[in-house]
Amino acid sequence: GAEGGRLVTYNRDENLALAAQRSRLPIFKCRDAILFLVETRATTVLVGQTGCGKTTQVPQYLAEAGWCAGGRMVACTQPRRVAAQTIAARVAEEMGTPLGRDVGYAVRFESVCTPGVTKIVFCTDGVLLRELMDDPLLTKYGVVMVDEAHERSLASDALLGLLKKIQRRRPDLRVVIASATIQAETFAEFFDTRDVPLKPALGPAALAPGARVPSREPGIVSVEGRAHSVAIHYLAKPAPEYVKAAVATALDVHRSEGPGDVLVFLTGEDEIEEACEMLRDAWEEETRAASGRRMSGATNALPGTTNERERTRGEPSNASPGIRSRLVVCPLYAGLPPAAQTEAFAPAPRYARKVVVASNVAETSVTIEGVAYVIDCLFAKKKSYDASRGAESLLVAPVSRAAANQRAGRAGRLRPGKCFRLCTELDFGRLPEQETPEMLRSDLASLVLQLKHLGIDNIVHFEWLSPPPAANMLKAIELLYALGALDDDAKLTSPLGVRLAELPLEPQLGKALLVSDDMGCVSEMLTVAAFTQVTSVWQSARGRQKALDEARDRFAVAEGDAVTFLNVRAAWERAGGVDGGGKSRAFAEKNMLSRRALVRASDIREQLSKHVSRFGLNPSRSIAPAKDPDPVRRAMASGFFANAATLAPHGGGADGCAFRSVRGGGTLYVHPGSVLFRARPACVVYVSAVNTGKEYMRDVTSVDPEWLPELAPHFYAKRNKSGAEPPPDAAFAF
DNA sequence: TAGGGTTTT
Repeated sequence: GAEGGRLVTYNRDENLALAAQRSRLPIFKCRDAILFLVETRATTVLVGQTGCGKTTQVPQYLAEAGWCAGGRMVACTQPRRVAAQTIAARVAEEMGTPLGRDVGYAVRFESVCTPGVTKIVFCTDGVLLRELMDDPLLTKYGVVMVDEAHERSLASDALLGLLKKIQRRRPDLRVVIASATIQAETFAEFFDTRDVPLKPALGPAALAPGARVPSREPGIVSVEGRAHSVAIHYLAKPAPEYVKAAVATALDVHRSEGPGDVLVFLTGEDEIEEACEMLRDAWEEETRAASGRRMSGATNALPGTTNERERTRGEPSNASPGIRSRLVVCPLYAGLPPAAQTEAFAPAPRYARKVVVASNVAETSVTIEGVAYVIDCLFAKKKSYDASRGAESLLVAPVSRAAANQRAGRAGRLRPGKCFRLCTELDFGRLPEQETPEMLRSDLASLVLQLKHLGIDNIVHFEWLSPPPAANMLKAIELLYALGALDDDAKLTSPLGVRLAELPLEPQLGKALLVSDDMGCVSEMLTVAAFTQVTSVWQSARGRQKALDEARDRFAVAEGDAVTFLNVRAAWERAGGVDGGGKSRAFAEKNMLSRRALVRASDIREQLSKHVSRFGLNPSRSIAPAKDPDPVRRAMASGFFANAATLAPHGGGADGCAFRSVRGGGTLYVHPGSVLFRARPACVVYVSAVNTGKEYMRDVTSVDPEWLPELAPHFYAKRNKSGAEPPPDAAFAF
């Protein structure tokens, strides 16, 4: 039929079962309270514990109560695309309709909705933020529910600020914010606009005659969850080496605790793989030693950590398991090849216990069934942003108590569980209560551009949930001015600024793509832009550095990573590309390339291609980079002129190939993953700099230093005479 | 000489 040929059979019993399940969810008792608040208040804050059913039920309640009248929809935003897709599928099933008809979803590259028919749409917060550019008052929606708002992602914080603005023009719009307890007051206070006058309603957003103006004092509903209790255990004294402590604790759990899988939180690939090896080796040795002792009649005296640990709650008496069960050890992190990830999700074989050693992916992004024990090192790699250097850092830091509680909750999904925190209870109390919102530790250039596009010229007076540091804001505006996206009055330029705002790319990369029209290499820059958007097209180097270096050298050119990407894509396309089946799969494997990354890069390239076509550029316009790589290099320099570095005098010294940042004078190094790692180009531009111990430049292109003042005269010519010259004062009059 | 936590448009 119209819905992709899927035949839907009405199954009365099945629907009865679903209806019964729905009414048994904890949130069902709050149905009327929620609907009353949404009816009478502009904003409702919903505090819903894990498993209460808020995400699947509330949109249905709203649709049932008539919030989709007049062809409007209920939107429910999610921070992650998989969540939007799977929740939509679940709700469609509950409503007995095919996915994409009454219930749909919208994520990047994929919208499964039927315009005019779909009532409930689950989308990523990023998609809804983008949608504002076409429909600044979100007129398609009667209610917007922002789910997981406590995570404080950049997109959801921005969305909440904008929704507050929209509410002043749309008294008919309702906002529901679903959040964890500790953040509820923050949201309720932010949306309390009792003293703020409404603005005149615009066009179709006007309130229907006779409709009631809602109170602008937010309502709060709290719904108990269905998670099981998790007993928390702390160390009696600090453990300085948390990887070792985590391994010892996991073995201890395996030796002495009842059934249930173990989830260990560590910070990154290296730690995770190291811990997995230690676990496998230790358990193998212990099993061997135990069988030896049994032969000689020795007691079961194994090195343990039990005595070092303070038991904070009544401990069930676990008879030591008589059978030494098998231990299945699985690493889990986002960069792991998909096949290996599947193992971590597969149930453990009978009589075996599974230990999943995971990064932060397991905190919110994925759920592993069967976990009853969590071991938490209480650290994570965290991103921060230093505006003065225009660089990001990715360093290990302690997590917040809120994050630790989220991690602990992973042990209580099926039955009461236990969480072992690898710190003392006193030290735990000293951790920050919550994570720093992403808004406060991000490069804001792209967001400022989007806000300008929405007509928000006075960025400083924008009502931020957490106002970002002034230095970060200034840096973003300075960059946008230098790129020509903002004029002397800090207004968005047209067409350049408008186009940069519409492109789903960082503005520097967007600029490089747009100027490629002048250089005649649009097709090439589409490829380069797409390739820089994926984590890495190369497979993880771990344990196979030599093979990876050799593979990369087959494509590498002296001009750097951008031109190398063109070689990779050309070869991948010759092998069949996305639709190449086994041939392109074999190509990727042979050349240590990640098929997943290549496919995603192709999707991004296609999307960017549509955007530039709309701007009137010819996406097929191409040069022959093998004959002349300079147009691509010049395009990169036109976008990334602010990210330039020159080889330091004696740059090839003991600490590697040092470069001096043209902007701040700081020392930079070429990332070992770059094809220019061993090269010594006099001058380079880079797409990003990340400090992971040293400051590394990623996606590096060698450029002629003469090009920089030529391609960015306003940025360079003045700067050379008088050092760091800021843009005219007018640019700061935002 | 030596390395990428996690999302998303």
